[in-house]
Amino acid sequence: MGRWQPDARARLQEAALALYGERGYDETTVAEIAERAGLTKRTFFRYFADKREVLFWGSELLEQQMVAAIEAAPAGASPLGMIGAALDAAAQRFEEVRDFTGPRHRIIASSRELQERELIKAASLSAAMAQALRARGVADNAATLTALTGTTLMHVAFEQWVDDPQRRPFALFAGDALAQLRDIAATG
Amino acid sequence: MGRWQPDARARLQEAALALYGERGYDETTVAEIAERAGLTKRTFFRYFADKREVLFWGSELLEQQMVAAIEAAPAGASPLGMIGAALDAAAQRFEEVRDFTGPRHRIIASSRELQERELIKAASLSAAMAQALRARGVADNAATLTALTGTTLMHVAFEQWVDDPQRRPFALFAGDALAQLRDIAATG
DNA sequence: AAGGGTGATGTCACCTGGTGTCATCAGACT
DNA sequence: AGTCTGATGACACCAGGTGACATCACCCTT
Repeated sequence: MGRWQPDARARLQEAALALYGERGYDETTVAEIAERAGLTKRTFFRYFADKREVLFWGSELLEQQMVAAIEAAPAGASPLGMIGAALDAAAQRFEEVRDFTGPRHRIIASSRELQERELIKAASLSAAMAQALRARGVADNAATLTALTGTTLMHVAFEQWVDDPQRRPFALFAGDALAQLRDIAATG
Repeated sequence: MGRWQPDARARLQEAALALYGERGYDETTVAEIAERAGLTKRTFFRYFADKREVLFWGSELLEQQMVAAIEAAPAGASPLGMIGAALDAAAQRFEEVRDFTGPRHRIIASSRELQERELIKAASLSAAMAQALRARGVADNAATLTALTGTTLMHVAFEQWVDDPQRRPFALFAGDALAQLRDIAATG
């Protein structure tokens, strides 16, 4: 056994999730999180850029998987078809982490600071998907618009999925959202 | 003349815009803004909730005008038609403040904190428009999805409008974005 | 076995954003 | 003249965040 307990990062994440849940985000101090993890405030900031980021570690993975799905979409797929592929990838990831997602989502919903951070993560995802769409030959503006629309679809589907007492699959809600978007765009 | 210079809020806004532009957001201190306005740090925080908010004063006005446009849309208008009306209202407001918009937008683009704040303002706008759509009889989910889509359209159009050397009207870009969205939704 | 890296952590000092509390004082009102 | 009021200043304080340096178990080399 080494000098230090292993998995400092994971311990900090667990401590933060627990404390944010028990006492609220604003009422929790970084020093308290660190103490619960057996570390110091300084070490917390070596692993996470700020007090918010501890809840968003791993969000790059979702982004990478959705981008990869766009890159791997069949030739000749429409822009919205490629977004559909990205949403399928998101569905898979969400189902994997389903049990962590609910509590985490409630914590984020309780704090404006955390909502801001989540929104900029979504913006980053949109930008990455837009880039991937351009690489697949989608025109500049259309890529931006399609990627933003894809993020909107994901958001709407996520909100329904995370609160669904029947725990139906994410893909179901994503499909509904896409169909509804088509309906809205056509009926106008 | 009173004991204090009038328009403390406006002076703080001007000082902040100038300093954020000259030296950058991160390198500017609230104490410096206050000093430039002839006030103290404590007074700054009486007018603005935080260092970011000073750039977003008045954003409720845009929200109110877009909501009012939805409320005033002709009976029988489609959801996307009501969003079109809201975008027309936004166009009017944007043209009014065009000269302030460019510098302000560049400052926001230079700071992650400020981008986060702008994103949550957009989210607030989406929520308000969704509520207005529901009040006009649009179904719950469709209202959310339509409002988010409207915000996306506004964002895309805004980015093109603010950087347009020919200074063409916002409504032009908004119309293009809407047409492009219809195309994307249909082709897929 | 001795000795010198190495890397994760601790310690400490410091800055800044943000807030609570109380004092101050010009002008309005009585 | 006396009092009230509202905007501001002064001051102390907390928490997030950072830079600089010390510490020390482990590993590697000789």
